Order: sequence, then structure tokens, then C-alpha cells
Amino acid sequence: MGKIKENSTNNINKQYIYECDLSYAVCKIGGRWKLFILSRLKDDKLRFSELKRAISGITERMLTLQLKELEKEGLIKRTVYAEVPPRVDYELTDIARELIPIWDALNTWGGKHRKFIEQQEQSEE
Amino acid sequence: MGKIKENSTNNINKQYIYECDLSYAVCKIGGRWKLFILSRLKDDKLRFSELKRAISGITERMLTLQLKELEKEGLIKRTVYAEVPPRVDYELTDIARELIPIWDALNTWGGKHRKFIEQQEQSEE
DNA sequence: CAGGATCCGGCTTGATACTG
DNA sequence: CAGTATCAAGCCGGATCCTG
Repeated sequence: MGKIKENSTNNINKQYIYECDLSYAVCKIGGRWKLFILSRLKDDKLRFSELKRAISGITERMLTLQLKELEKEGLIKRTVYAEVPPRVDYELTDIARELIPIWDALNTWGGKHRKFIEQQEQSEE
Repeated sequence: MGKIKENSTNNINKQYIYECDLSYAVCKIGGRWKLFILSRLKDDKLRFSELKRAISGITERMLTLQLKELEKEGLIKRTVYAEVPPRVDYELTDIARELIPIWDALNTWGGKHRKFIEQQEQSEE
């Protein structure tokens, strides 16, 4: 049982009581944009601007913040090339890759749940 | 791609762009207390007061709100008994039960990631 | 190109008191 | 017992402007 006080873009991250590894895990990947970012990096190594374009609606600020957190948490690897203009790219780490089957499963569940709810709403009318 | 405007205790729920079922799923189970509640109900059918005691730190208000959302989303079933004093209990629905293997996997991953990070921090010092 | 810094509103959460 | 109502505060995320 511990409290996390570091700055974070994720409200779930703060003052969260880690009684179990489950909530700990959700802290790491929960949040407004993290799953988007991670799933975009599933197959490719992408640059900052590519990520920005790939994730519609995200601001540079948010992308920066979330990337920084993900890096600190060991989920992505940031590579800076000594070039002009500057070039940075991001890729998943091994431990992040282990999450892929999980979010695939969540994805499947999400689709199923969605259909289920839609049917239910129709039959109510 | 749709936006959700309903009231919710979960900021992730609002104005969320559902491009994929993955983020949709995270909306449903993400949030400050939802996973705690769900995991407490994994094996037992619990009453309001039991849940409150089981989840340290949660206020009645938050418990009420999150339970209401979970019910609306079809993840828990609420049963009211016509007794005095009143009695209500909560249990997982079938579709929520399908999430169990997923959060078990997340739990495992969380533990692994945690150890990994701790080792990393130690070796840095 | 890849960010950093700052300001700010709105939502989420919490504390507390009250009720059928 | 199982909530509801109200008030207050803290945090996230967005907009905008700036830099190496």
C-alpha cells in the first residue's frame, strides 16, 4: 500500500493505493492517450511527428508528456539521432510487448461488449 | 469514431474517441475504483457495506457512483431485497466475468513490471 | 523537427452532513 | 443499511506561445 506522488498526466497514477499489481498495471497503461500511443507502436518504430499525425486529436504537449512517462516507466525506448534537423524515434520495449496479447484480448472483449450493449438498447425501445 | 457525452465519474469516458474497441474497453473498466470493485466481486456477491469495507479509502459517494456506472454498462447486477433494514447486493454479470482472465494477465504483468522497475532503479544507484 | 513553458477551465474526486 | 445532496478542491488536459 503506497502512494504515488510524482507528476503524471494520469489521475489514476496519483495517490493511488497499490494494493494489488492489477491496479498498478492499470496505472501504467491507463490514461487519456497511453494505449493509443502504445498500440500505434505495436508494429512500427515511429518519430514524434509521425505519432502526432497517427493519433488524431492529440496535442504536442500531451504527446510529449505521455511519451516521457511511458519512457520513464520502461514501456518505450526513445532514440535520438545526432542529425539536423533533429530526429527522435520511439519503439516498444520488451516488457511492453508482453502487453500486446492483453490488449488484443481487451480489444476483442470491447467489441463484444459493445455489440451486447447495442443489442440491449435496441430491445429496450 | 464517436464522442461520449454522458455523465461519468471517469474522465476517460468523456469525449473519448472510440476509434478502436480497445480504448472503448479501457473506458469501461478504467477509472479510479472500477477495477477494485470488479475484482472484489470476482468470487463473491457482496453488499454495499461489505464493498465499502473491502475497498479501503473509498467514500460512499464514489462507491455509489461507480457501482451505478458499472450497472449501467452491464458489468454488475444489482439486487434489491424487500427487507428492513434494506439490503442490496452486487455481483458480476457474465460479460464482466469474461474479463477475469484479462485482469489476471494484467495482474501478472503488473507484478513482473514492478520487479523489473525496482531492479532497474537499484542498479542505477 | 521535437519539444518546453505557462495559463486556465472543467471534470473528477473528496469531505461532510443528511435521509428513507 | 444504503444511499443522496451539497460544497470545495485538486488534477488533467487543452490552447497558445516559445526554443535549440
